[in-house]
Amino acid sequence: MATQGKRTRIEDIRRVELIAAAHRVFLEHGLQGMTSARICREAGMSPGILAYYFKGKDEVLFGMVRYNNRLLMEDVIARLVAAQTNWARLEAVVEGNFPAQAFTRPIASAWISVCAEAGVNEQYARLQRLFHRRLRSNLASVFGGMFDAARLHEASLIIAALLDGLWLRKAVADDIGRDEAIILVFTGIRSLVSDREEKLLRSGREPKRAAARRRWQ
Amino acid sequence: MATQGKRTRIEDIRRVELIAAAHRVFLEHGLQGMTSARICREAGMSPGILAYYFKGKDEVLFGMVRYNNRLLMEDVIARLVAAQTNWARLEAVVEGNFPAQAFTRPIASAWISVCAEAGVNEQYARLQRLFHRRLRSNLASVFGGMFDAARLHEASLIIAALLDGLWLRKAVADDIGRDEAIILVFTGIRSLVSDREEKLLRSGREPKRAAARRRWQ
DNA sequence: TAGAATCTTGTATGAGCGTACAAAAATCTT
DNA sequence: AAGATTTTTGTACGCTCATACAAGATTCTA
Repeated sequence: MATQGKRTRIEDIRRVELIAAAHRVFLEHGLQGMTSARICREAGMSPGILAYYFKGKDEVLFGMVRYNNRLLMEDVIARLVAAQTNWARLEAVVEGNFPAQAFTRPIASAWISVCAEAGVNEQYARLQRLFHRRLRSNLASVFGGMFDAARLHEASLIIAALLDGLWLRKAVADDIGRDEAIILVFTGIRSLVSDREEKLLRSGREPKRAAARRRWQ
Repeated sequence: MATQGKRTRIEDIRRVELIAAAHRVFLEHGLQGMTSARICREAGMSPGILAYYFKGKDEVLFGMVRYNNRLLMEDVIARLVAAQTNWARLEAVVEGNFPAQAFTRPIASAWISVCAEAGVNEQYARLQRLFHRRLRSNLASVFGGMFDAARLHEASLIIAALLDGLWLRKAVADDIGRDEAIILVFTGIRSLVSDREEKLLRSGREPKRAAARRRWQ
């Protein structure tokens, strides 16, 4: 009881190491290939160590997904903070959904396997819904002053579907590069907004809402 | 050798029965839950029967995916044949991608799990690419006379991504119905084509290409 | 109907996996 | 430094599943 401080530190270190290792294994081998033994080997530890620091594999899994989402989000937040116009914020959100070195087939495939699991496991589904809500909130902060609720809803769903669909395509066919994907999304977005609206978004004269930045960090 | 005729018939019957059973199990339990034992039980046969009629589980799996794709395609083809205008053909293609009773969470989830597998297994990837090429070909037959190659490519990718993304969304969040999904796709499509082009598509005065119908049945 | 070919059953085998655990090693406490 | 506590290791158990196979049931043939 008195040694709680030290104990917690080591425990947290190991947990983070193992989750990071799990993340690397996940990106390389997918959800299927993410076996306990492989995670421990990747972390340079003994096979039984997982059971000591985690209640079960699920805990590692959820930790890993949270870890992954946090990495993605940090990137988006950094870009959002730097953005001056709503259009720049839009670019931040879209490009943040295609991390520079991460738009590869194995990673796309891994990500899709999480979505497949979410269809069955309600815990995963919650994490994914959280992710969707963030995207939606970010888009709302860009389009908020311009679209009414219905059109915002519609546009958010379409853009989100476009992003997800391109990741899925990457996993299945791998016939598309990161830059091309981003261009396609913006082709879609530009066709959804009028020229006048696009001009307004680029002007930077909209009230800058800090909501997207504040809420999720 | 002399009894080849009879033997082949029974064998084909059982194979079809088993593949249909596999399909039902797949739709209900996903790729993970599609176990040999469950397939046989669903078909009302003994657990060992799979090994008699198939080399391995993979053969059943590929057969099942082909079976599923054929079902989907037949629906699209029937609608394509009945269509009189290019716009009607477009509706056939889009609505064919959201079969009436099939846009449900478990089915979406099952379909996504196949895509996840395709990211790892090259055989699945081929089947999915075939599927994408069909969609692309169908869209080409609609937009062919109107778009140049580059714009056709772009539009096909965007529409395909939109379709896939909505299925993925269905699997993960299940916050969208079939009619809503179709409306969203058409909102996307209408924003991609000009009013003048939409009018042209609806007019039915384009040359009707039989290619899409002929090639895939 | 007897025998042969085909089909079906039920079970056994072995691999891969998550998890539990006893023992060993390392670290901390006094 | 000796003992207590925490951390790590390696292994073993139990489970699920695909696959193989021997034995039984059915259908065909002559």
